[in-house]
Amino acid sequence: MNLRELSELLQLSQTTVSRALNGFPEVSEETRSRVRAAADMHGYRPSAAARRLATGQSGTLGLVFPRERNMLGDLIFTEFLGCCVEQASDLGYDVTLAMARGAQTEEAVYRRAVRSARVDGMILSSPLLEDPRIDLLRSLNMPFILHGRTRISSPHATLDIDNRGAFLQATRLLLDLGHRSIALINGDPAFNYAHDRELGYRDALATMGIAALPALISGNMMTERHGEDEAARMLALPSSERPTAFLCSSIAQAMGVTRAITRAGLVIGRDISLIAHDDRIADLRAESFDTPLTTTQSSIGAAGKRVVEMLIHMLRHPNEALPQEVWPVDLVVRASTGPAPTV
Amino acid sequence: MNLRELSELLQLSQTTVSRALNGFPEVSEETRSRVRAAADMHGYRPSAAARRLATGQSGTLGLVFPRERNMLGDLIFTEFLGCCVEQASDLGYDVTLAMARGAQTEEAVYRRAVRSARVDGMILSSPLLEDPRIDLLRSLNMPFILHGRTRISSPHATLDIDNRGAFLQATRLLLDLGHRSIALINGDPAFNYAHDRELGYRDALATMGIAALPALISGNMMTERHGEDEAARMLALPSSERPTAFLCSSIAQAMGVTRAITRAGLVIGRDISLIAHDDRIADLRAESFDTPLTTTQSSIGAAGKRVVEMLIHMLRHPNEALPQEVWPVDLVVRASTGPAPTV
DNA sequence: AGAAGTTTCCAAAGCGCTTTGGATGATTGG
DNA sequence: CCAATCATCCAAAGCGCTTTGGAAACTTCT
Repeated sequence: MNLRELSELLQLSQTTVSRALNGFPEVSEETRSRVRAAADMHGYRPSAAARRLATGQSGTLGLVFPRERNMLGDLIFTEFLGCCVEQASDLGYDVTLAMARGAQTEEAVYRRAVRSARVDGMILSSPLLEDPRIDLLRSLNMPFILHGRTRISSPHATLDIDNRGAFLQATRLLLDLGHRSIALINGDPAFNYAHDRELGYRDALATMGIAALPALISGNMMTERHGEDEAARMLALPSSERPTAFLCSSIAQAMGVTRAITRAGLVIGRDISLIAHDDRIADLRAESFDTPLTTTQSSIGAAGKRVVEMLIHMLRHPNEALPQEVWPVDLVVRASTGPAPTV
Repeated sequence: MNLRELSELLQLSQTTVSRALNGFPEVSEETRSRVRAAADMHGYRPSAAARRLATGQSGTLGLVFPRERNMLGDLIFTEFLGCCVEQASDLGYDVTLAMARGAQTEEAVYRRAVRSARVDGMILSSPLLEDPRIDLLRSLNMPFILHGRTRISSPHATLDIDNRGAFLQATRLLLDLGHRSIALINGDPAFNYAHDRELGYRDALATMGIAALPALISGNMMTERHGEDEAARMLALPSSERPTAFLCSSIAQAMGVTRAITRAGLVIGRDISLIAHDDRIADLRAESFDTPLTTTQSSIGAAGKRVVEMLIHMLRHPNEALPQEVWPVDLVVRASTGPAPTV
């Protein structure tokens, strides 16, 4: 059942049927509902291919799969991706994946995606401090939105959370509780988000005149393993340097840190305080830890959805200014933070 | 630069140019190379939308994102997905993702994907024992290929590895080494692959007249955590039931099991033997364990690529019989297996 | 040399939608 | 009552490719 057949059936022109279905104003409500009913009745689905050809829009968003980029963090990426796909589908868009791997440079992948012109816009995630992709896509004239920020000043659409503010707040909470030796278990500092978090952490320490000790800062993969190993190492430091509190960049890391702390015979919330950033991933709940975790929380899924919304809005309103959003991050205090133990 | 412009430039018809570029035989080699050169020169890229409309093929494969399905196993899924995308792209296809989540039943997602007709074929992964998706897609007339098998007899294309044979072999190796108490740390037995592996394990035990003890069989998520916890539990059993060997369904689980064994003060390859199934994921190498792991190995990435090849072949040759492949699995003996300790 | 193939190329008809530029009545204002 | 304005609707022209059904030129065969 195609448009022509449907319009013949209704004794209307294709124009009118098309407009009725697409919500144009120049068709009477009566006709519109008649058309809608018939379309439903006969299970009419407009051909995506035909529409694409006619409009020049592909109805597809592209996303480059960052396999080399943050391999083991990808539970978080997966959540982000899933929500992007979900939202895109709700708005009538498809999401296609591209892959950067091996011999192919990431740049080549982007170039190819653009040239084949099968996507209307692209979603970038996990930006590096000076991410080359954004100038690349700008020069290729491909609309895109970045999840995260970079140090690059050329204008581009972004959605990011206030990582710096979040870790500033979290660190300050620990300082207010009397902690003076605070460890940071971070993600790879090549990524902008990790860099921002470290800045927030340092900001807070600086206001108290406390030096940030390299031995208490770790930036690596966002895995439980890494959290556990680093925490164990730090807890083995001489007591003068040993941290009384940990700040983690992910719940996975916090799980590892929790184990290290417990194994050291210490009690979370009493001997050692712990705050983690919580991306709100379904099966990794900060509140269901044995000692519920104090967190800086921000749903990465919500960000995925919003990023798609913003990108589609950009595609539909190409002349508006490029949107930029920064979300504040909530600090949720639970049982894993307490006053610093007195010596 | 479109086909018409290019053909005018070459003083040829669109027909000829199109055929030259698409490798049809009814165009002379001389003309063909002239056309190719001009196309390259002017950076001509055929419009995907136009081609789709003209051919009725979308040039796109669909893959449903199994978020609820095997959440934490998804390092493996990610590898599979990545290789599918890579191969599809090499063959000129796109891969679009759909999502099943929350209110939407998985069935609704498949129905919608089919109705919107934006994909030529679909890739299914991680099948359950009696997976309803395959009869669904058959009834909807959507070509698809299944990575894995099911107990369902209706004909469909599949690529699977010989999970049963692999675990039969692995278990037999342990038996030959004198082990009599062998633990199985498996994936969720709702999945067919896990079920098959357990069958292989039981087959081997049965040939030696050994009963499979429920306490030594665990089926759950494919995480390091699960591996560690289960191994620790089993190692704490009274010595009459305590396993002298472990069989794991993934390298991640084996990492956890390794930790539990080491923590128990035991030495892998001497006190306890360990075999894991290795999906050959880049950053998770069985050979770089402290004690290199004996494995049943089969690259899941290679399977992803092959699945895409097979599906595309099916699309191009719709009348051929549905392909079914079962790959044998290699047993690679390394240092983690040794003779059972004498009491 | 004429008939019968072969090669090589082409004109034109779609594929199913969107969108431009009217046309047709119905309604309103002076 | 006629002109001007609206509200509806339509015919037809693309969008850029593939593919059908020939036509023309060139070989080969007898």
